[in-house]
Amino acid sequence: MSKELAKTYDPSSMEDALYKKWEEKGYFHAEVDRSKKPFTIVMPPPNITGQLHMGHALDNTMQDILIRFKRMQGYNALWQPGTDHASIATEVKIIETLKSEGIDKADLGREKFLERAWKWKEEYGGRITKQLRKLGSSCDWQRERFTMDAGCNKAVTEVFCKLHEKGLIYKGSRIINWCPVCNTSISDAEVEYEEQQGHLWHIKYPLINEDGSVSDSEFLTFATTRPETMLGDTAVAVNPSDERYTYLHGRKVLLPIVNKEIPVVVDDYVDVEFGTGVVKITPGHDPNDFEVGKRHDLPIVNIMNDDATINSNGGKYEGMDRYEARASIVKELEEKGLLVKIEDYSHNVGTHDRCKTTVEPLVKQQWFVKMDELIGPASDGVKNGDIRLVPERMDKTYFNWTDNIRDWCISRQLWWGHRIPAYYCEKCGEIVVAAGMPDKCPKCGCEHFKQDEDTLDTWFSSALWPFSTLGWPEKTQELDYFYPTDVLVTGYDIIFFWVIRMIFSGYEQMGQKPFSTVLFHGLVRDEQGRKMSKSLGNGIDPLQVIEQYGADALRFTLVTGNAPGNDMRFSDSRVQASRNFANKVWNASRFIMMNMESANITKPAADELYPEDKWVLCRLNDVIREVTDNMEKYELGIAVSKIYDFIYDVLCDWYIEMIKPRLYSKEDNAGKNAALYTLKSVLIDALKLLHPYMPFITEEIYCTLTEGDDMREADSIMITAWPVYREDRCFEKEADDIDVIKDAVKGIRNVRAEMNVAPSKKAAMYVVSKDEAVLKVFEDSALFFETLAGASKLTVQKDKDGIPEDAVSVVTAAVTVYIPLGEFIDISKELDRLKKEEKRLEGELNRSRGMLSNEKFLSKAPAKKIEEEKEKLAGYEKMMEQVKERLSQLGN
RNA sequence: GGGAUCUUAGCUCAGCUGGGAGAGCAUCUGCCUUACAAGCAGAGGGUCAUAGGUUCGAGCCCUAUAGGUCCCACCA
Repeated sequence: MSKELAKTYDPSSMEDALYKKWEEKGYFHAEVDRSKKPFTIVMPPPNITGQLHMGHALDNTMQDILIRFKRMQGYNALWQPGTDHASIATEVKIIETLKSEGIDKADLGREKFLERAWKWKEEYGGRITKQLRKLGSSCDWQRERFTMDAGCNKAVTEVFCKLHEKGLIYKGSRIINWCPVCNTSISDAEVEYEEQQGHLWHIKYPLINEDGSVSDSEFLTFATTRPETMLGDTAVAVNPSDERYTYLHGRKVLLPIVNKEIPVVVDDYVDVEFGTGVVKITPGHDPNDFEVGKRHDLPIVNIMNDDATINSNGGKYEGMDRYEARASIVKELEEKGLLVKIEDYSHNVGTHDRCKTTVEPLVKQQWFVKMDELIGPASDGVKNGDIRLVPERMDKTYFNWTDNIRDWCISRQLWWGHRIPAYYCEKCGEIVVAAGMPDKCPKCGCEHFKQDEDTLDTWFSSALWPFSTLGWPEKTQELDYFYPTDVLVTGYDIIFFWVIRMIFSGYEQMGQKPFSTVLFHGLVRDEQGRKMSKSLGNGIDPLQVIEQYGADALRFTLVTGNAPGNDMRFSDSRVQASRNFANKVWNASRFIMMNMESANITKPAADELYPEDKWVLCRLNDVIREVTDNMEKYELGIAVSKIYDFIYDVLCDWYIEMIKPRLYSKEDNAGKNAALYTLKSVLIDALKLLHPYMPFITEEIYCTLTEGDDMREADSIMITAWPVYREDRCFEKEADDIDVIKDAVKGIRNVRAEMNVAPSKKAAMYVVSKDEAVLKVFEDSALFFETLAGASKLTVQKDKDGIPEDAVSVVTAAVTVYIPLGEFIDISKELDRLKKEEKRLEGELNRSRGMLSNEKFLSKAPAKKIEEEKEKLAGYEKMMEQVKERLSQLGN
């Protein structure tokens, strides 16, 4: 006696309770167990400032599918979760909050600020993990980590010190990207280029005559997009091969406004083709000019404060904002007759990816990670297949980065983050990098130190995530057992921010890759294909979708019809389709349970199974093999559509309909038992296949369906065994026979619909074939024609004796079915239909005969292919014969 | 400038190592058939962007072209 499922599928009524049960029972938790093989995924840690968006939903759904799949396959599956402190994002948020209270960050002071930040973290940091639970994520919350917890802090310090010791972290004056609003340096990766409408100002500097006087007739003209930087010019440059300017070599020009003489240098960097072939050089405010400056030993003049106002090097422009200064300087140049012209110009401007402020290249003392040594193993790892990227094309993007890597600026002028473990001797300025405050200066013996004020780039700690979360730098059991992890699931947009950095960190610190496979997904876009964004307001809230349609429907939607690495569009109608599928599964399960009431089913003997039972078992077997195979290859979209097709088409549309007569039968107890048992076991396996995709509904049905009976393997479907392909279920013969029957049923339905025969109208049907074995198959399945095709009675015979001339005929590859429809038949319509069929067959025959008469095909194609084609041809010829015969009969 | 990717049914997209074009939604026609109208049974609809090439055979491989998207670099 089974429990009942609720009449209607209502995800909201069950999902939370099921999740609670899983978590309480500890199903998500993994312990080191050397008798089992581990399978590990580390979750990309969401920012503590974050709210669950569709990107998270997709990312975590994919991970959950893989982890549930592997768990069911018997692996010791660990999904390691955690959150990221997100230094700049969080700091900005705290500053905003403070601002609303009228408090200034600087006034508050570092310590108080950090107190506030931690408080904020305690309050909001758990929001996103709660939301991940809504999605059904089966991660091991008992192992939840945070990039700034004690363990991660230790890992960060350890790595910093080790890299510093090896000379791979250094402090130096380099030109870096500065965000004047966030007041910090940022790495190259954080700069986003944006096309902006600007101007190209053509300016000229007077040449200094040989005698040292300023020329009033000779000028050097060039163009710039940032005229204000002229205050920091320390040279102008021309290309050495540019003959127009050979006379300038060794000469000087006068830098106007500043009234300073600066040299003309020659450098290959200058493009002869562009503009006038003359470039002003501002080593302090342009990365390229910085390089030119280094080559020619030019002084660096910094003209800007951290807030992008002009500093004292700007003379009378001191204190002006950079754009204000730009306008004023242009005006002054114009007054001096040094402005040649202004052109409209569209160019790419670097902006800070977080706040969209135009970044300012500045020369500053910063900490860097030297990349050239570290990147080698990371590049090789992917090259030699130690790490596999899915889809493979991501290799190119990856190598594009590894091949052009530059040193990584890791210091940030922020407070929220890992403070750089560098200490400065207050007496002699000696820098000591150590895990803690040093006792005394190794150089001067002084005992007073000040720690570096800066913190580390937030990605520094996430780069260590695959091993820091497993306990590194301690030598833990977990690290030994679960590392390297198996697969990393993430978006292709953070290959350079994160994936590369984890890979080189893994090789460097662990001597091993961090993961074997990286599975990339694309972006979730809106219905019109636009990126979902806050500013557009077109973001769809996953939590609202879950509330309306259920987490299962959302998950299903996110992985259906999508290939790895491809972007996808999200639309309400797609979620509805998913929800409808869930509803279908729900109702099919209800049907089974209704029929099992009062039935005490037992395992049937093999010879008690009907052909259709064997057919469905055989098809299930195939699906199990294919789906498993697809999932091993990370083809989740293909796998799920096969599960969908099996449940919808094979199980619901055909099998359930085929066994209804047996279920309703009062006499055929063995047959009823075989049908119910088969149905139940097939449903259980189908639910298992579906479980990684739709964990909630499958759990609810599984538990209700198997409550208190011996077909229950475990108290939760999530810890049952993944179905495996079984040799003893390869009922190919029965499977093929049923397909022949299905073929005939479909043909009959088609004809009836075309002839507008009401479904209620039953008709006699005659199956004609010369093949007795085929006739036997139809005889055995005669009942299906009554229940599925509207037959009043099915007669099988070897010839057409006794069949009315004006019957409608359905020609399949195996048989011809005659249906005398009496008054319903319209001979001319039937003729049309047959002619259409004739034409179709003609096409097929031509194609097939063409192929088979092609000698090259016969000599080069595989034998199996040729054999298949011959069989097809024979089938078509038989059908054509039948169609022609009917045509000539009716034509008379 | 370099690179990736896409162009398949009205719409959104699958199509695994090349072997007779698929799904969902939408449309049309019948059906309240005792699991499901969030349903059932049918139907229509595609020179797989264009032009070449390789092959017995190309949506799939190669080349070129057009258009879209994205990434990187960035020339003042």
